[in-house]
Amino acid sequence: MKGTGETTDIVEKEMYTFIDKGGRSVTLRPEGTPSVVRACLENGLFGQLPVLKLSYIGQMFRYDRPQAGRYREFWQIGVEAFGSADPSMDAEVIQLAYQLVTEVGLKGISLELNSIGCKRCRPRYVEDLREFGKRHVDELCGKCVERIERNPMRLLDCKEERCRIVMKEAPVILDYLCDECAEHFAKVREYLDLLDVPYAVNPRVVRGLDYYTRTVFEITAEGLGAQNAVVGGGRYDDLVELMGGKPTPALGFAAGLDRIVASLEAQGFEFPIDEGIDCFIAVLGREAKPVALKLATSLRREGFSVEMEHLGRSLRAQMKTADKLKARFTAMIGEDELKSGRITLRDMKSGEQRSVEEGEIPYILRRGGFSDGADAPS
RNA sequence: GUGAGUGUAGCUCAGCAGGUCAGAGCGCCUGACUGUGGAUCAGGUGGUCGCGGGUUCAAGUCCCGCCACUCACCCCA
Repeated sequence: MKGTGETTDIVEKEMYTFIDKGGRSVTLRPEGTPSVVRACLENGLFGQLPVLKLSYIGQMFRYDRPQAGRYREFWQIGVEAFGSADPSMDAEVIQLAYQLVTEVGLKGISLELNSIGCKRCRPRYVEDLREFGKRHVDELCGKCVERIERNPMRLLDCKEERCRIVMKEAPVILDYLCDECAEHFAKVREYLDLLDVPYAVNPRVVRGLDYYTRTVFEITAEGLGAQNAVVGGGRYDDLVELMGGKPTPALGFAAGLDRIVASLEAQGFEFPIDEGIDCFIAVLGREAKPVALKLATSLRREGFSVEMEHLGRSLRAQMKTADKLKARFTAMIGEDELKSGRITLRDMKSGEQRSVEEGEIPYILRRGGFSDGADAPS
């Protein structure tokens, strides 16, 4: 938790912690970045390439109260880029995040951008913010009064109406950036314009994690009410060093997979529907069972999705099941077939039915219908 | 962490002021249609009414506790 920050909500109230069978206190990771940094440190990945870019996908856990678009176990797609402090890398990473959410089909997207300075210029700002908070103590909510001492930056994203009104007059971080940070931020914006990535500068975006420096951003999508953040990220130039590595500038983002899906659903996105199976094998009588089982297996080995009857029900019932499974074809094996050595295959869409050699079936399935036999082996 | 709501058949839910209230629709099974689906009709299967206490002659139905889930706040993915 060293990386995430002591006064963040994640650490203060969302840690998924429990005692395991060995009596150890275990905490499930609430986010990915520190783990990635640790893994890179432990395995010596830094230094293998001048710029190291990584991506991952995995579950994260936060002990929140679940609700629409927020789960205690959720999936994140993470992207991290190490090794360059150049604004071009910021632009590259932000553009990737933007492309991800747009390509997936999300609507009502907005990208909010800010810079929260570095360890040289931020302290001055935090101090002024603290002073500002002290002057308005009696106008702020209880939470914010605590924040004045513990973490003044958090005053900025309080959702309480009265706090928001007060904070409108608060000093803005962008006015405090040192020359280097200001220059960096200007370049990031310039590059984003170059790449046609639309964004809005929002000095209120400070992010919930302590390790960020300079660039921070958040992407929201409409549909889930207050749970509208689908991507969050930023630069963290001091984290690697903080965790025991050589000073390494870096930035990254995390995209909430479940939340993106939930947002898409809320937006009425049509997900590709279940296409059904290739073939259902109807079985009539005990003698037919082994033949059906072999056929099912050989078709599966060819890559087809196949189901067969295991309950010994009437053909009628089996056909109903085939229909329900949206089987493209139904193969029937009963007394007649066992006698003739052929198999009755029914095209469930057209209703056409033919007696075929077992060897022909894969060709017919692949073709999606009966042909006139021109290219089937005879 | 704060507040609100819900938990009755596989699923979606109805059960009005405590006494045939254990139901409906869908699904599933069987048959009408002896080896043939998507429609219709008939019959049937199916529930410790979240768990544990309490009140009462009698409790899904009232009270208390617990658990789970949902929603909102906070915050975030």
